[in-house]
Amino acid sequence: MSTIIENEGDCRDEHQHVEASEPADLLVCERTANIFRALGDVNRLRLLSLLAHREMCVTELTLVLRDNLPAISQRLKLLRAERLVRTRRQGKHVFYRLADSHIAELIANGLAHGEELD
Amino acid sequence: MSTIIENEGDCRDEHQHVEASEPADLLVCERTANIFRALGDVNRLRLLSLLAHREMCVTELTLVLRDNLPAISQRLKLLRAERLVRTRRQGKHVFYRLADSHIAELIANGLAHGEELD
DNA sequence: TTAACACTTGACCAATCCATCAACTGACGC
DNA sequence: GCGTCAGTTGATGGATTGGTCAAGTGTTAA
Repeated sequence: MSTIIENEGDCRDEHQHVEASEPADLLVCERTANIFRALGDVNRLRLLSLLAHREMCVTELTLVLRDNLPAISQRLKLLRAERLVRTRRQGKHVFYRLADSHIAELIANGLAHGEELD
Repeated sequence: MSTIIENEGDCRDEHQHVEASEPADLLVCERTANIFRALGDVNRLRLLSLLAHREMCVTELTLVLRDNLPAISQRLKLLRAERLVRTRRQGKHVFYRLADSHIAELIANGLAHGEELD
């Protein structure tokens, strides 16, 4: 008999004590997954990493990212729908910024982890 | 003339100074986006939130999540490919745990943000 | 060596995502 | 009013994803 107890019968027997899984967590997971999904696209993340530095208008973003305006706008639309960014209109321009400091942290943490790989 | 200087001409004139965009960041963004994408699915995130507490084998995960084994295994396969989880075989069982503390933090931060919404 | 348990894998299909483009709105100057 | 710049929106279509299932591998006990 080894130190590792590995006996007969279905392994389910050992896991009978299925603790009444927290039902609230499901909602939290859904909302959190939605946020992560929004962050899980290179082009959207590049947008956000720029906005992490400072507020920028759409035209400026298209110049820095060298992409066309409707494409950028569609991505921003999704980020807005997920409440990751906020907007402010100033004359003809619409300025975008990160929604709050939590989002900024999340992005910073993610990028920090992405920097130290392989 | 208002306090907001909004004059004639293309707005690109004001953004000529397109700072030589950091090329390294693109790679970082790609890798980071991949991580976020892996986190951006409810079922996968539920798996990870369980593994954040403790190491668990696949059968135990299927019991807690009340899902079929191949489905869980497929999700774990993807998480393994993205290096978010590590495995350890013990007899017939394969135990999964989060890859490192960075991942654990990222998940914790995300869930914390998901908890405080609306 | 056979059987049973604990997974993993490949393949197929439905759903979902993302880029593109044309058409639209909104603000300003003339 | 009209035109122009700045940006948004809806629709379309191709690519990617995620669930499901049958068949596979690995380990252990008998």
